[in-house]
Amino acid sequence: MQLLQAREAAMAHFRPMLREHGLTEQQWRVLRVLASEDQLDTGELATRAVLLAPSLSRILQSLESDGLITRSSDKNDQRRQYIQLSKSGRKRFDTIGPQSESLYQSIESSFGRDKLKTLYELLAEFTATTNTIK
Amino acid sequence: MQLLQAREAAMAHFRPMLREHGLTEQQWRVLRVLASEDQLDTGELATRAVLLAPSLSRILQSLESDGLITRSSDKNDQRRQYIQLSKSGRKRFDTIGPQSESLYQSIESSFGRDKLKTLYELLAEFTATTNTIK
DNA sequence: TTATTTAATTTAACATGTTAAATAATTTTG
DNA sequence: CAAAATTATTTAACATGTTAAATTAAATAA
Repeated sequence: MQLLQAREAAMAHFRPMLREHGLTEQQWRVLRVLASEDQLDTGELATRAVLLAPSLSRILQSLESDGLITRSSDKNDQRRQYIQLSKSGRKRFDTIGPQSESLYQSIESSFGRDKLKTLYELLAEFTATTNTIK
Repeated sequence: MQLLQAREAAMAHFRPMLREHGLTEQQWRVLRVLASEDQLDTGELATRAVLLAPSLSRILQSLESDGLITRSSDKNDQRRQYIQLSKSGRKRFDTIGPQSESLYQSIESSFGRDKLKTLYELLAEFTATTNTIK
């Protein structure tokens, strides 16, 4: 599957850097989503970080024990909980963010900004179409 | 990552069918590659099925214990081994193959043959470019 | 030739992916 | 309102992803 190879090619650039900071790619996705939202229930967080609930559950446990996130429960619905970045989590994000951006830029400039944009649009359309089949 | 979502959207259609046949998507990738080659050493097999050596090693163990593949060692290099589909493995492939094709066709016809072709080309180019950075 | 280095696979350890089942809280029904 | 159905999250079990280390065989150097 071309999708798999493309993703692997991209992530190969990011994983070593994340590893230096003690994060997996999935943990990083979670921090990145939280950094742009302040408050998110786990359902939304799972959707945006493209993670299944069981995976997210485990990841939140590890992020919490590392002190990168905090939880607070919804007063109207005790089942729901909200997740937010801790100060330490924010600091970690601020450190890694620029390095991640830099790697992204190097890919973008090699492949071409326009082509990358086209690729993104096609992928988004593919996902939307495929998700509505059957 | 758009790549992740696109892949997830696609695989969601295949996984249930594969599951009915008792295979994971990775095991299916291995069978598919073997079906088109007859003889492959594990290095080549890993590359073509987009799997890391440790994953492939475990997958081959399970496929072997299910009787779907057989192994034979290289006479010139005792480290190398060749993998091939067993009769049972061929039969399994012949059963699943058409169903997989059918699902693929439904995606292709929904998304559009031409656009899908364009997407593949862009992905291949993206992978090639990204793999040669740094 | 033997010690060293390189190469192919596997094992180990831990994180995540996937599905099913369990928990717990909320909403809907009768 | 109480039982049943639904929803959010976690736990369980097993397969795979990822990195490092261990094994074993082959190639190379001294």
